[in-house]
Amino acid sequence: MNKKSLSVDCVMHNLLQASKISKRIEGQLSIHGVSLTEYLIMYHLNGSVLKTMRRIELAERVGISASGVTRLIAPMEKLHIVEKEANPRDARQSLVKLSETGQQLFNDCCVSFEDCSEQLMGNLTALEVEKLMKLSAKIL
Amino acid sequence: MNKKSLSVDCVMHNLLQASKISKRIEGQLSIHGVSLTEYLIMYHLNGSVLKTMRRIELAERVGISASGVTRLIAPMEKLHIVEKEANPRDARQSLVKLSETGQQLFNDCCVSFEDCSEQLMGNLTALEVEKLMKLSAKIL
DNA sequence: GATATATACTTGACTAATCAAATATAAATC
DNA sequence: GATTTATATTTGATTAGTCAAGTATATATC
Repeated sequence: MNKKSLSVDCVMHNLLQASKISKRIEGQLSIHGVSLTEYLIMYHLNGSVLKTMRRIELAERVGISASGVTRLIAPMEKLHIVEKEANPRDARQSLVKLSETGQQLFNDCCVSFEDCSEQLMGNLTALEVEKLMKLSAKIL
Repeated sequence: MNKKSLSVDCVMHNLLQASKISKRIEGQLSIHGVSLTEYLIMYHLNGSVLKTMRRIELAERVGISASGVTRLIAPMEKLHIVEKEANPRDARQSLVKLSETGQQLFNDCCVSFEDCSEQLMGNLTALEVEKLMKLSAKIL
C-alpha cells in the first residue's frame, strides 16, 4: 500500500479511535457528574503551579475555543469547583483557579479516569504505550 | 513512569491530537462546503459494495448515534448527494445510497482529504504509520 | 502623550450532536 | 396465530460547542 492511502487509513483510524476513547471515559466520569471537558479543565488546572491558569491557555490545552472556555467555566464557578481571580498585572485577564472543592472532585474523578485509561491500554505493554505516543507525536 | 500514568498521558495525548487532526481536515473539506462527518458518510458509502448502507451501520462506522445520522443525511438528501432506498426484505430499514452527484463530490473532497492526511503524516515513514496504526488498534 | 493595533475575554445567534420517547416493523415464543 | 420482545428509524427537547462581533485593556508607533 502506498503512503497516501496509508495516511488516510491512519487518520480515519485515529478519529474513530478517539471518539471511542472519549465515549468510554465520558461514561466513567458521568458517575461523578463531570463531563470530559470539565475534567480536562480540572486536569490542567491541577497540573499548573498555582492551580491557576488564563482562559486562553486553558482553551489551547483542552482543544476548544476561548468562548467555549467561558461557557464551560460559568457553571463550574456556580458549583464552586473553580474561582475567578484577577491578574493585577493585566486587567484583561480573568484567571481560573481550582478551588478546594474542585480539588477534591478532581481527586475522585482522577481515580476513575486513571482506571479507565489503564483498561483502555490493557492490551499494550508500557513500552508499546511509549512507542505509540512517540509515533503519534510526530503527526503534524 | 508507571503504566497507569503512562496510560493517562497516552489517552490525553490521543484526544488532543485527534481534535487537532479533525480541525485541520475540516479546514480543507470546508473548501468543498462539506463537513468532516458528511465526508465520513460519503467515504463509507463509497467503500461499500453497492454504495449503499443501512443507517445504523453508518452510525457505527462514523462514530455517531442513529439520530445523528438521520439529521446529517436529511440536508444531504435535499442536495441530492445521497438517495433514500427501501429494503424490500425489511420495511424498517431506510437505506442510504451515494448518488452520482455525491460520487463526484466525494471524488473532489477525496483529493483534499488525501493531501491533508499525507501532510499530517509527513514526518513519519510508511513503516512508522503502519506501526502507529497497529499499536493504536490494540487500544480496547 | 495620542492614536493605532493587538490581546483577553464575553455575548448573541447558530449548529451539530445527544438522549429519551414514539412509531413501525420484524422475529421469537407461547 | 396472538403476544411479547427486539430492531430500525425519526422526532422533540436539550446541550456543548462554534463563529463573528462587541467591550475592555494593554502595547507599539508616530
